Amino acid sequence: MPKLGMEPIRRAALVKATIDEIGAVGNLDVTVSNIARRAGMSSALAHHYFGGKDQIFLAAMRHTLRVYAAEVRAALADADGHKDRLAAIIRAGFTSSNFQPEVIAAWLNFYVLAQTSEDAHRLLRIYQRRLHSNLMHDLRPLIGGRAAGAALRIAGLIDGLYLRQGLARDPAGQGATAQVLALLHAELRGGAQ
Amino acid sequence: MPKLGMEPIRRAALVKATIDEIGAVGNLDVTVSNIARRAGMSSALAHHYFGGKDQIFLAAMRHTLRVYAAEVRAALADADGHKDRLAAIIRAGFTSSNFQPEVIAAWLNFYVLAQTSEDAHRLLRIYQRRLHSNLMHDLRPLIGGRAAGAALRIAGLIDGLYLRQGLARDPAGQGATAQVLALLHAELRGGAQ
DNA sequence: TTCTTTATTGACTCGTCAATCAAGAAAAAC
DNA sequence: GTTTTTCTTGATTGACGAGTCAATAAAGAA
Repeated sequence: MPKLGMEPIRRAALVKATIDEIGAVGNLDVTVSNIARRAGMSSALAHHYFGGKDQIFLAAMRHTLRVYAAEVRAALADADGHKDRLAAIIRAGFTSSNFQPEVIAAWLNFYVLAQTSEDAHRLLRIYQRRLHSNLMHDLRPLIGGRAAGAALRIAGLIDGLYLRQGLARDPAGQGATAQVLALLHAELRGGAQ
Repeated sequence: MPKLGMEPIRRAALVKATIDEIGAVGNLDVTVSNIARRAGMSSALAHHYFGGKDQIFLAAMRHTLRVYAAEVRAALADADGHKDRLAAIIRAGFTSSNFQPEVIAAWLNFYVLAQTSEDAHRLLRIYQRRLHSNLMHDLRPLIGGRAAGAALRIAGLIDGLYLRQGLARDPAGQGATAQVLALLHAELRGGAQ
């Protein structure tokens, strides 16, 4: 009983199923059949709507980035003043939703994919540039010329500590946030020149 | 004409071929046949000496870590004083040899592997602990109680900036080293508390 | 010399998976 | 009511890959 307008529903279901499946398997060795089964349809339909495996992966990556961007936006909406906004950006990277196993798996595998897929690399650059520009926007008024270096270090520390915490067997633990916030305060105090 | 004592030679050739092949392909979707061909032997021989694909990967990971550890040791041998030694540890992580495409690919894929393979996870922990303990050894005499946090931040920044620089299309660029050194100086000056 | 150990491979098995296709079924258009 | 469009799948194809095995060959031991 084919309802019309199924395309967006099917695509969304496939994207979610892809991320879940990558999270369950841990790498990109996931089959279109398993993704499709998880999304409640045949593998032929997945091919019909996405054309191929690569495009399914890219759609999943776009979705992951979109979710993260939305979280940052929401956190910024509740923040007041440059310093508060910077702290909000940092905290948004370490919320528990970012540490769901399937989200961690998605990020790690997208890093791998970015080595060989131009599209994946482009998407990752968008994330990096957005983070950098968000940081700069509030760092510049506070520390002027030292903002550029500080933004590089803060962004790098966010990525590095996310990587470490994501790979730790311990599911919880918000020590990473505190470390990045400590760096932020040092930068604001003029620590690194 | 089978010479005796081929095992260590074959194993070393396979490990090197594995890293090269992962670098060429960009991910762990490499076939035992291709690795073996690159190493100049049949795939059956690779299975004979390693037992299976997983063990070949682990051997490659061990080798990558061993090379890195040797570089750090060599850099430390030429360094004098706590401050100099800390700088040497940081620089060792960003030498050009660490940015060979096959080395970058190895690291990224080992991160992915560490999610699901207990052995890979264990090896990664060894790397992390060694780095942390190296940093602590020279930080503690300099800044005492603040060493623990500083070591976390420096190690995190090394990982994060390596990730970023490794994924950048630009092959050269040693800006990352400077950023970590800047953080080091800030920590020594008592910037982050 | 005969036996055992080490080295080596081609051929084969068994499984998996991406992608295609023809065909069916329901809604909408005409 | 017929045609067209959208949705859907089972079955199939074609390819590839991990791991096994029997067989060959040389070196050393007995």
